[in-house]
Amino acid sequence: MKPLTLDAPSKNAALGASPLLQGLAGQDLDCLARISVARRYDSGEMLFLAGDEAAGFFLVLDGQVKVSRFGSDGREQVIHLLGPGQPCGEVPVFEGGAFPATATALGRVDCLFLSRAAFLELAARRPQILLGMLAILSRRLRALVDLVDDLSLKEVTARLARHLLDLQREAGVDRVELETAKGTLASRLGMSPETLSRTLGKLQRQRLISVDGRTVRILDRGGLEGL
Amino acid sequence: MKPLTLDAPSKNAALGASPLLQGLAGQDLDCLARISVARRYDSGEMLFLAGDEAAGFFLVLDGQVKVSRFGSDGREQVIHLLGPGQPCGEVPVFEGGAFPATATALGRVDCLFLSRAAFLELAARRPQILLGMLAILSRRLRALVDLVDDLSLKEVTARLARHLLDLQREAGVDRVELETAKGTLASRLGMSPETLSRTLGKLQRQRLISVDGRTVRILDRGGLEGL
DNA sequence: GCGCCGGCTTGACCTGAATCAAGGCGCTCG
DNA sequence: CGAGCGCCTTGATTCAGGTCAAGCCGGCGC
Repeated sequence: MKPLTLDAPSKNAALGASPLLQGLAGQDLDCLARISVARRYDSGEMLFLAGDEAAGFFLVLDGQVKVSRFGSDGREQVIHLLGPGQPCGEVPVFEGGAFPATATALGRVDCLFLSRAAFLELAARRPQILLGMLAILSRRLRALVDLVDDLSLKEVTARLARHLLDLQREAGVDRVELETAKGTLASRLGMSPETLSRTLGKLQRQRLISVDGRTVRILDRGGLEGL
Repeated sequence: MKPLTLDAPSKNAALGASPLLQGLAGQDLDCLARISVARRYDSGEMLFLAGDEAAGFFLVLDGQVKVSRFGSDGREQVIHLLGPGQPCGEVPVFEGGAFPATATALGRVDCLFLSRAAFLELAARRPQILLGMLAILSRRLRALVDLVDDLSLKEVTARLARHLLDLQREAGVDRVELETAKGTLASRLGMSPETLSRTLGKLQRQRLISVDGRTVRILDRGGLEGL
């Protein structure tokens, strides 16, 4: 981790771009910009470990952060993938205690650190950001319910199909790009890399998709939905 | 579902007992009591189904509510078990859209229904309840991360052991009572009833616990922690 | 009392996915 | 250019836990 110096305008712009802080007045952003600290992490560096005491939370400005848990045997389950504008490690701000999971930089990541106290102080003056935070936590809750559903009630083929359809819905086109390395995707879907590889192969043989590196083309959307 | 008539004082007391609304002034509780609707559900009745459009959320006053998802084959995964004072179905209040899961009454349940608009109107006047809500969502997020961790990274024996230790920590004594039927517990832990039965038997044979109906006695806490 | 029903247990079997092991392909770096 | 290293694929094997199928037990209505 390196401290990172951002000039006030760019910090301000970065803050304003977050859905969390949208609708905040310029002077509030200025205030936030003053009390936040910019940091840069290199690929693979950890922002925090599950169990660390939390003094505040992070706001991702640039890059991608992986939030995951590790089993006693080293196996990993990815919980969230966070991009620019997303808060990271916010749970202990409202509930106290430690971070529930570990956050790792995937590639270079720039972010802001906001102390718990500073954020709560701002929230007391501008309660609407609490609504923004509630919306974000709600979305995460929904995503986690889907993940639990996947892990417990669906077989791997269905999980993968759903994920591909999700990506396609976001992208809008039939040619989608996997947002991470296949190994990471496997861990996000709760399967081994070998199984992911085999399952992609199977779907390809069934003419439902075609795979080229990290690019996947959806050939038969209906067929995928049938799983 | 039956409409339920509560006199103002008891409704008021019920509201005040929720951690969500703690610290609210008497007049705010009065206001809430006026805008909320009390309802009673019989065992097995559903408060809402996953996918239903949400006009508001529920506050459990008495009894226990099971929040779960069902797989296409009918298998069930319990997401939360909610007792008195807990809000239920609150996610769509902040994010819009439908309920993410299905809520079922386990035994007779009394609750209040609060419309989205009424709650948000109150929140605008008393932002501290947003902090209360954030704390509750944070706790649920933490619980869900633990559930994902269990399902993906732990084997069934470890899940069961952890659950028993959780119960014991809450109860404080070595003799703990399962809060639901064993079938429901199995579904909560993401395993089949048969497997739960076998695993309880195994732990018993290892002299780590002893089971009598719904009562479990922890014999070797260290041994359980080792899993 | 007797039969029935729902919830639990037990046993036999099956299968989906993990694991282990061995390459292959495409990098970057010396 | 070739060595070495990540990352991915492919094949063989294993195993945890699900499914299916019987019984068992306790409560409850008749």
